[in-house]
Amino acid sequence: MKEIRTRFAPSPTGFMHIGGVRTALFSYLIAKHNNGSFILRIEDTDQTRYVEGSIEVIYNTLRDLGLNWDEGPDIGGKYGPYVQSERKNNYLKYAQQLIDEGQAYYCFCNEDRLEDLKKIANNKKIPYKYDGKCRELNINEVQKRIEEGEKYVIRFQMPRTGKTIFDDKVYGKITVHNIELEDLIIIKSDLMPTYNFANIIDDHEMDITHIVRGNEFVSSTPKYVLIYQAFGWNIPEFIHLPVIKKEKDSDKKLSKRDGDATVEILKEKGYLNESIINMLALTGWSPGNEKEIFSLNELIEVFDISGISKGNAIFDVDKLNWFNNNYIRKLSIKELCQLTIPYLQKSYDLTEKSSLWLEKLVSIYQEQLSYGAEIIELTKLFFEEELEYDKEALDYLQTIDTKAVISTLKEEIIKINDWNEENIVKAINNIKEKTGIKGKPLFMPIRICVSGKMHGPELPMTIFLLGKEKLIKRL
RNA sequence: GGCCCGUUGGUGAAGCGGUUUAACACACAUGCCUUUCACGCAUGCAUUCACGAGUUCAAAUCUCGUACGGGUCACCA
Repeated sequence: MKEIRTRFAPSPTGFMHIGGVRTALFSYLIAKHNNGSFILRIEDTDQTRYVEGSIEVIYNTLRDLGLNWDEGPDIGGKYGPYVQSERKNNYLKYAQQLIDEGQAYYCFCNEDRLEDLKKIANNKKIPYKYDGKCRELNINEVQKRIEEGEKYVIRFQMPRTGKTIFDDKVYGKITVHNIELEDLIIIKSDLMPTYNFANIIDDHEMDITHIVRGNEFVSSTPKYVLIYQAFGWNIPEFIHLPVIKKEKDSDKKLSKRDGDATVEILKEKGYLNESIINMLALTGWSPGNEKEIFSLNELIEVFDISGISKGNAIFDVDKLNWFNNNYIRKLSIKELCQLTIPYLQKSYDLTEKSSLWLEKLVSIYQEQLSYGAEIIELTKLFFEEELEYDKEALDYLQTIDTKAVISTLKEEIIKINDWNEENIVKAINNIKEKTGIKGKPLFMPIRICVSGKMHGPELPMTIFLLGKEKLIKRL
């Protein structure tokens, strides 16, 4: 059987949107599930949109997530080069072939004329389509105008009758009437190929067997098919993925920048690679059973195209948090520290804190932590001089008499010489004996004094971590 | 507007003509556990699959229409 080859073909125009990464993931999964190859190709035919450094972003993002490519610009491969601008001459050759065969033609219509056509179409309220004026030009005239240095593009000649059908692996049979299709430009006036054309050529030359991409390409796929046919090439399988939409609720947006979720933002917030992969795999795809936690390797094993859904999906941050919490809980102390301590460093002065102290601090929150940056808010009470008291805590204090507990606590705390958790527990027990108060009325005043809140991690540990001096101050 | 596609609870979704009174997970609610929170556990949460009609003994599942949503109609990718 023929080797399955898929590709991820991003443009270096900025950051990696969540949807793009999901496309890469699925593409990777389809290849790997079938023991095939996953190829990375950079599509930079539009030089005006190139963003400095974005190729590195692509590399880093993919590598971080474990989506390693078998062939690509940096590691090469037998189908290279893997950057489209370096394949420029290739495309011209193929375009020339189509012209020779009468399946493509030079077009000299300038932008003004095209503008006019669009305006007219607009006024008549009919869809704009290039009228094919330059189809009729004879060879001599074309020759002459090229020699005179007139600018031109090369257009593919679409059939004007019949229909084109292709079988999408997700959406099924899709039929389009050829008359709807425009004579699309395959070579631009700067002699660079258009995205569509370069795509087709490269996919063919690189032996790509399965084209995985967002469903915004469904409408243009018939044009692809026609070009494949014009060359007499095998038509690859098409797998169009449903789009991941933005969060509707503005509060839940992943980014302040207009809700565009990028992997960078997720990483900045301290989401683990495993969770991002796991989450992405499950938006727009289902294994068909109840399993939800998947490692990349497990995904490779079970991934199947038939599990891809047709409807668009919304990226649910709550669910991501759940996944992430799941993975955070499996972290070793060391890994947990690596994840969280950088956030503390950024927000607080850690110079006097020992690493053991930090380790303990962070580990009391391991069970509930949803993402790395959350640690900042969670541990606030250990760093701030002025405690903020929650309203519910204040209200609670009104309902009981706290004087005895607090004053005894102070006495007991001062008495402790060897500051450790054990002695703190003893101190609390002493308060219980001396005042005769127990349960909630005992612990709550202490907790509120210590943290300003009614909820929090285990009390003795909290007190221990807070430190004797700071505690006495608070009392 | 033309063309293409989609629509199962707040979210991701299972379901592919008949033991489905529509899985499961997130979120939410309540209870248990806990000094509290979190974790964990238990329970609840769509009498119904956008709506209408048709096919059928039988439809969330097939067909058609309507509504809503998305995509596309560039010398952008």
